[in-house]
Amino acid sequence: MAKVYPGQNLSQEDIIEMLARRQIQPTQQRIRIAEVLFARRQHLSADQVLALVNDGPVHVSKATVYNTLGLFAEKGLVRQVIVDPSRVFYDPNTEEHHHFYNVDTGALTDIDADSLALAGLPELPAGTVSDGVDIIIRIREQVPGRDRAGG
Amino acid sequence: MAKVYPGQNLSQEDIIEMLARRQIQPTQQRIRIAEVLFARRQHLSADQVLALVNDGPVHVSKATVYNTLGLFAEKGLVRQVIVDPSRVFYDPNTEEHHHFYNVDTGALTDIDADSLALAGLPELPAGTVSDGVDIIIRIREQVPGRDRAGG
DNA sequence: GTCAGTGCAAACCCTTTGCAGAAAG
DNA sequence: CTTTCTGCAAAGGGTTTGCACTGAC
Repeated sequence: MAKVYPGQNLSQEDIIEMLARRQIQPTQQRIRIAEVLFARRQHLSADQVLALVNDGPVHVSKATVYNTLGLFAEKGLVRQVIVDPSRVFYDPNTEEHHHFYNVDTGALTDIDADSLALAGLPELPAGTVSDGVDIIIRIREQVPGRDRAGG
Repeated sequence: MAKVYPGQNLSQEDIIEMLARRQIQPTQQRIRIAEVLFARRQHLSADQVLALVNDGPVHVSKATVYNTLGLFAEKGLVRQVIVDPSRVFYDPNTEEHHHFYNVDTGALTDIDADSLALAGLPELPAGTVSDGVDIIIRIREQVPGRDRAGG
């Protein structure tokens, strides 16, 4: 059986199968939201998903977008990326990787796990287990003159 | 009479000097907020700062707490820690270090920079400069049985 | 006296919730 | 037909803002 990986050109059937594999009932709205996320392989906020989804023929309400993104995250279909206090991004790439976050533009970019390794994990606090490691490299636009002293 | 908090060791004069060094006018409220932050050396949310500050003799309004924390962050006196979409934490430790974030309890703990280094930074996107690296190790409570399959 | 800082409450924005109607199986 | 999902709008919670008063120098 051909396994379906996020990022491929996905048919509607692929998406239904992807949802089914995660025990998610494939409604029209959920299929549409998954399409938007996996077709673009981008980091999208709920608001952006809402806009993109309603660019198409299927109408989806704000509540359903939030509920669905939460469900997808819970089921491990997407990953929440928390870099900005004002909104959550949803990342269709669930493989291990990290992020650049441009604080000026809000752009979020993947960093391949291979090009950024940790020099050993510290001992976890007693009675806890790891739930994932997030590495965020905050970047800003290089403005001529802003690097120099003064201001 | 001012309450004495556990771990408090900075005199009011120390704090005034610390503020002056960052070009921050030392008002009563700012001194009080700095006291709360630096006496405990904990990660506190704005809401927690508000509660702790008003536990003492100086009254500080919510707006002033938010304004002051924002000012402190801007002036480099504290650092914002973004690990939870619902609130920002303020970290009085501005030395290079990283964090454990307990997703079950909300507890935020420092990781010494020495015990967790990156094996080389990847190339930054063109036209950008680094603005800092955040490493967050998400942890959860080790619940007997939850580690094994069949949850 | 002047200017910056503070306080109050309302505004804001993202997100969640309650419940009736609609869709899925 | 029963259960689950969706949509609407209002509620919720952290954060910001406008403006008059207060405090710092």
